[in-house]
Amino acid sequence: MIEESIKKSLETALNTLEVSNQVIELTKPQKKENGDFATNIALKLAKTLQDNPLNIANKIKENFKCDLVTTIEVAPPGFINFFVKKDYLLDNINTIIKEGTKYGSNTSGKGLNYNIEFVSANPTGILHLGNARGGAYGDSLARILRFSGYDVTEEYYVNDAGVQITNLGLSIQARYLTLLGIPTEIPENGYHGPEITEIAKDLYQEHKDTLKDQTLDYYKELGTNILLAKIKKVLQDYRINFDVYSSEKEIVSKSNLPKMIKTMQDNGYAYESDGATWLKSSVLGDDKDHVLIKNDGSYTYLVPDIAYHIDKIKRGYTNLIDVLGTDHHGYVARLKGSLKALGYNPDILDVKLLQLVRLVKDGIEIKMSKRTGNSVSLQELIDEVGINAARYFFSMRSLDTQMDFDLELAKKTSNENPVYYVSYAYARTCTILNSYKNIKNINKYLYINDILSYNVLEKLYEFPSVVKNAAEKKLPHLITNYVYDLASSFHLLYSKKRFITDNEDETMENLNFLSAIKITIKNALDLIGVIPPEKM
RNA sequence: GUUCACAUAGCUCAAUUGGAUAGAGCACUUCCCUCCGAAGGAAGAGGUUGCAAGUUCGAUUCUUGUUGUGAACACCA
Repeated sequence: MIEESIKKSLETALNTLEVSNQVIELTKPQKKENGDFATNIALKLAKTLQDNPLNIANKIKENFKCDLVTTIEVAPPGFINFFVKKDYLLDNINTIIKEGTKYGSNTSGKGLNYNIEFVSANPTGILHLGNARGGAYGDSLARILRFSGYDVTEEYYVNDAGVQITNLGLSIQARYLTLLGIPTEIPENGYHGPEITEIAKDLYQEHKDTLKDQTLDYYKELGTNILLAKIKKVLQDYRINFDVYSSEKEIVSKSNLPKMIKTMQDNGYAYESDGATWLKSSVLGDDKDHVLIKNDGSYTYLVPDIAYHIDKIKRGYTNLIDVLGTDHHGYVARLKGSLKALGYNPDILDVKLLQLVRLVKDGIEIKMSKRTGNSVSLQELIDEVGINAARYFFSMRSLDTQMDFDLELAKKTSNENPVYYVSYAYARTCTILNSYKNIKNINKYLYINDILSYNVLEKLYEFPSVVKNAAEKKLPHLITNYVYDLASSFHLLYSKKRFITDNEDETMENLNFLSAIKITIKNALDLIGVIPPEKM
């Protein structure tokens, strides 16, 4: 790695200034005239050395020796810019081809062990747009972390116990009985979605009136199973495959909840008052205390949720990530507080909050689905714009923007639509490559030496560090931005350069170059769950 | 009222987490197909980064205040 060489040489130069153990930042300047790489180390040292940054930079320059660097410049206010030989960019073509689907992967996360919990929608209905965004984020993050060497489990927490499931059972039962001519009301907090009616209809079709006297538990379990199966199916279509589905019911039955609460009391973070047991969350970073055991003896939702997080820790995960809607933000302090109350470090839990999504068509927000009258579902979105566009669009924005999902844009087949733009770049590489059967390996690249090619090569070279950065910052949209830039630099090159020439050797070099571009685009898109077509 | 987010070009969003002249796409004004896919490319114009202080060599980024927007504030989950 060329960066390593420069950094090492810098360290040597710094030793002569009698400073050591400095963290050296080597960045790629935005402007070409500021070199291929640059460091701000002189600016950082100004204070400790009590000297003018420019003086320091010049001293470093004098003592700097590295064969790969052709020119070294000092620029005000104290940057040191390095211009290097371009060989490393050309050599990288063969590295990319050799590594193939692994190009861009790195080992920065080795030994780190993450559990990412996301979507986790109650099995009382179908997935909506918020789940779609959270799902895209969670899954892309998992892919990026894995590509960076982390050990990752993708997990879905199924709330298959509690009041909401009872209401689901009652709702299905009511719809079914009504079909039998026994008018039955859906409970106050019941579910009215068309999918509930559908389940009842199917029951009637298959069993006629023979289920009339079934218990509520029957409907609860039946509804949970059917809806969970539907959710799993959509998620699979959406290219999310969870490693683990955790059941609330199971967690509750295998956890010792009274003991857990006792521990909190022993630690001084829980107390009894008004016949209820409270979590002293006000001293744990929350704005007020919250009830754990109601005065009728039953648990609030918080207790199984805490038990679930403890369960994850006990399963050996050292880092927990929860992806939640911003409407759950109040929950974060309670959950972290309860981890502390049980003697765990709350920092092992990192909660990612995602802002709401607005669906927009022709500049106007769509609030309701025309078909169902309810909020638009993930399935409908996929049907409308396709899986690639859905995954790409959600991965385009950082989580903290209240994003607009532009339906018309996602469907457009022009450069206005980033999914098409990137896919088109990929298809262009395929078209040329597919017309050649035998592409020879190149040892030394001799013909590629124009600025536009170097721009593309630099983007290709950047990819592994982009992946690493996206993993560390947990920001999948950095990948999306990257692949767009790469596509853009390639489109520009494509419009100026002919890849197939009269010179056989030159053509072979270009074809290897194209392979490298193709591989990199594909690998990047894979990280956000997009599969580009070879032909469009 | 309290808490948590967010505020960047007319619109939708970036900005290597404190770096050099804040960047893309759309829309607007021009231009480029005899040629591997024009589903593409080039040029122009567009900004007091909501506002005001502070921290320092340097702030869109960090602190505080302020305005606006969204969300949450049950012995519901």
